[in-house]
Amino acid sequence: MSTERREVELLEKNQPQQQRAIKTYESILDSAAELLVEAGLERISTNLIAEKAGITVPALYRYFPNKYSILNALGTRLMDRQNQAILNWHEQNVVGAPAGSIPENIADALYAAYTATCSLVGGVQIMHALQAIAPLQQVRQDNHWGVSETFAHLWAEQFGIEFDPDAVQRARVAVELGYATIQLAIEDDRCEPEVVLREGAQAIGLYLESVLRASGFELD
Amino acid sequence: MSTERREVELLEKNQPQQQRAIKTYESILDSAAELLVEAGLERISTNLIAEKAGITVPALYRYFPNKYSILNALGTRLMDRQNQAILNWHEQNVVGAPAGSIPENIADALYAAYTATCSLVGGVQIMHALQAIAPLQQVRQDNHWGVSETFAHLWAEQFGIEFDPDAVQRARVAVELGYATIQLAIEDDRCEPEVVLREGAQAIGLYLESVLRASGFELD
DNA sequence: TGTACATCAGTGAACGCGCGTTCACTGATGTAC
DNA sequence: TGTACATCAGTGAACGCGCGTTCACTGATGTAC
Repeated sequence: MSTERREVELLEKNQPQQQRAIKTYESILDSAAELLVEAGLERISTNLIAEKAGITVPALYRYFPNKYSILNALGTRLMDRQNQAILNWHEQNVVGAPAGSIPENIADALYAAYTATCSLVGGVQIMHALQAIAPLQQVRQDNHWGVSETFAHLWAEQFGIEFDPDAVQRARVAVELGYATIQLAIEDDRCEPEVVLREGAQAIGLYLESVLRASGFELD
Repeated sequence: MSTERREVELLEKNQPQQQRAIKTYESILDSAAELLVEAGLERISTNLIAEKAGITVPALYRYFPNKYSILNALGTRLMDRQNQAILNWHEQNVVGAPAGSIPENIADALYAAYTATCSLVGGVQIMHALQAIAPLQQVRQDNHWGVSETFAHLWAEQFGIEFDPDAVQRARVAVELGYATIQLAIEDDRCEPEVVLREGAQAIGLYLESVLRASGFELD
């Protein structure tokens, strides 16, 4: 019984160069995403992915060393889009000057990230994989810490307060609550997504307001 | 390629009756929990569990029809303890009359559920399994809706306001944020658990206060 | 523009392994008389 | 209290299957002259 956690290679191998190779590569990712929806995380395999992509297994191994590497690629792609959605939101928000209350603005941010997640096949399943599969957890954490740090900086800038390293910790909590809200909105059929996003944003927004006040900022 | 989602039986088969059988049964659950920590969700199997429990595989099949049934038993055990911890918290809170602010009280509740989760081997891994493994998602959702409904009732009672069905939806969001906070506190090494729990409770507490105010309740 | 060659892309076939599952069976425990 | 019997608990051996992975190979694309 060898249960020791061996290292899993997540890096991709050969980069596709020719046109048809790029097509194959994309097809692998797309098929994997579809299988996450159809078969679930617990039944996905390199064999199934290759079959669905219409290629043989060794072709898949040309680009990915194992299935975790594929999930890693999907996860990175998803998180990049989510981050981009949030950065877009922030840009519009700063340029156009915050129109509504903080909770209302946070609701916009959540909605943007929610939409980005829904627009990718298997979005929520990929989020689950990032959380539950040991070799991917680090990737998710690194990404979310990155988001938190960026957010803390933008926040300090926007409100003209000095940057506090502890603010990153608080941003980390806020970010995690944001993702939890998005997940709930997507996967619980008994919930109205809009309601969940609004209420979650309310909690996060009120929290951020209280953090602002604690750092001496005056809110109207 | 058959990727259709077949139904998975989660019910247990024979209940252990004799002393030694109960020991075997418990040993299966304990070994499964340890393997979730050692090998991870992606590598656990009935073979490994039986080996670790010191029994043969058919002995395991006497009590569980498959590995999801085992994970289901672990998940139910965990959620029961978490719920019990929260009910204990509420009882003390009502009897002794809310001492601190609402966020402070919520922090106590989160801490109680956090402690309950940590006290079970593989607690956080079980939470991941409940979220990520398709056949278990329903179980988790049912449980959390149950918690939300109970919470909404207790809440109405405590503050003497009439029970609003919509309050269950809001409680659902608050509950989900609570679990997300607990997970973050347990699994992110770069966080101080106490800090995370306090900040998460702050967000949830402020949110619940705003809900109270919206329903016409006066807060001091 | 054609041909020779290098590199890129994908195939067919095979492997050893651990998985889930079931069978007929032995051994242990409890109980009726 | 002893024995016969019913039920409970666990074993040994075997199965078919899909998994991950690798090999030597063929075919496709791009490029140098």
